[in-house]
Amino acid sequence: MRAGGFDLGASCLAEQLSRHIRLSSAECQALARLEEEDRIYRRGSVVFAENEKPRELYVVRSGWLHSSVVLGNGSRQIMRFHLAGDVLGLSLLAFPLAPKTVTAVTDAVLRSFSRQRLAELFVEHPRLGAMMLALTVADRVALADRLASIGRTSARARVSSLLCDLFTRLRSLGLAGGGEIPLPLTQEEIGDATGLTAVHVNRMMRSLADDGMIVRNGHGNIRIIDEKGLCADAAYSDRTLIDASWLPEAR
Amino acid sequence: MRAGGFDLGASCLAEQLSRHIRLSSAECQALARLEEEDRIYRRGSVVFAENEKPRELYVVRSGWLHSSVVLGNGSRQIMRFHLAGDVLGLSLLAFPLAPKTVTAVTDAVLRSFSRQRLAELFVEHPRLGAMMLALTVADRVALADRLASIGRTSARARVSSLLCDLFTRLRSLGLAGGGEIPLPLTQEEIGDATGLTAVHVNRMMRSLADDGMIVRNGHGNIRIIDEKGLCADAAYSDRTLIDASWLPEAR
DNA sequence: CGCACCTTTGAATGAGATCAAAGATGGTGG
DNA sequence: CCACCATCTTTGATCTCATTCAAAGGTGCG
Repeated sequence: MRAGGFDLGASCLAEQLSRHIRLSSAECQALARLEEEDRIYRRGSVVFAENEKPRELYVVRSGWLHSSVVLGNGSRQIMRFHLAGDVLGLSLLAFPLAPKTVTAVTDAVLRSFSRQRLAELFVEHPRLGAMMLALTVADRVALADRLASIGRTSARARVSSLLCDLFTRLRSLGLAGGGEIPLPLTQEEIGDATGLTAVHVNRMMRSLADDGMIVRNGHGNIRIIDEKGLCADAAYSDRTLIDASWLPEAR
Repeated sequence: MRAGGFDLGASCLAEQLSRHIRLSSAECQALARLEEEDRIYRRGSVVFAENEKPRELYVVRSGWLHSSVVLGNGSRQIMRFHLAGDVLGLSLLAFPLAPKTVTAVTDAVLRSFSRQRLAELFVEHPRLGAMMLALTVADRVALADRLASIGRTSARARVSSLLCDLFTRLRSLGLAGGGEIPLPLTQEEIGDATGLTAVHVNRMMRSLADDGMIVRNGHGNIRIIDEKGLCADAAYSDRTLIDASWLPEAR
């Protein structure tokens, strides 16, 4: 993949941003300099834990992760599943201690970068700083969607909503061949993300399958049959397209 | 209020940011130029509605507002209550259509500013751009806290959590004299914010009052008696302090 | 004063949780 | 290659927290 004559593969952040804006070559170079090294995390391992002091931020290169908190009563809330291109650890930009734990759901590869380099990026490439803000805003809107889903919809709609979200995001990454997506999540994880118990998630998945909305092949994949119906059921809004028309000029 | 020899009163954004960082005089001036005019909204009136095309962003000067969505089944989820200093309409930086409705809970005064001026701010004062990102991140973390509260805690803990959040924020604004705070919300609004029915909110408030955690005076005010207990009950974390140590140099 | 809206309380109902136990599945080491 | 064990899925029965429905007080505004 190329833009402005530079190899986007050199920078995952560049790859992610160029999904929304056309990067100048100076910007590509700056993004490549920003990034440091690849880190590999095994399935189940923790990238950083709640109340730890993370030292760096990350971009997901491959794999699935999630961020979660564990409450006093022992139950866990998963805030979000993270896929390729997502930025992790942004909370480090506002708080010294991580408010949540980031865990690898599957084996995953992350690219690290530092707060300080990001600060330099804001100075040298204002447009990229503004774009980081736009992406964070989009993330916040997605979180608000989840809040509405969990706060005000039925168990079935909550599961539908999560499936729609993952399906849409995977498709935009080119990972949803013909309605079939990987779903490397346990029902317990789906429950922790939707505020339900694993048992009830099971019943809702069954109900969706019985109604012909999805097909489960039992190997960590599902096929979305009735996307329209699923989205309508879940009151799902696609938030993958970002309006970058207001950004300042590229340098 | 003064910083760097310039009147902070001229800019609400400057007032808000100077709660976390020391602004240079050039930054104060830039923030003052950014802002446009005051808008007054009557109690109950809508600042912008879901799926509208808002033309500007706002900073809250005074009053309470909330942002909410209405779902297909007619129920409403309130995402957040907005107080003095909060920025509204950031979603305009990522999406052309507003994902939520912003409504004035009490009479309120807002100061407007445009996306384009904000873009200029990123170019001229990178540190302020970075600070906008930090504030947005903090906002997102607060939203994640709400998600955990609604997804994984009891009705009573959800109400406690909301009260802790409002109490802490009002106190940091100097609006919580001796544990007493204004609470200009109907129980229906509290329910829509916590994912409960108004009837059940009533019971939970009563339960909190019976246990001596709060005292209700019935005139839109409550007194927090046992802040420690309330926060512990709710697993509440204070997110008002922001770590701005990573920001680039001021100009 | 009267009306609209909000709060409060009770009783019945229901969605989802909890408890329990039987299948599936898959990874590991022999 | 197979046996074993841990983990995950599935299903049933029961329980509970919050909702729903209903109706009686309050409160404040025009």
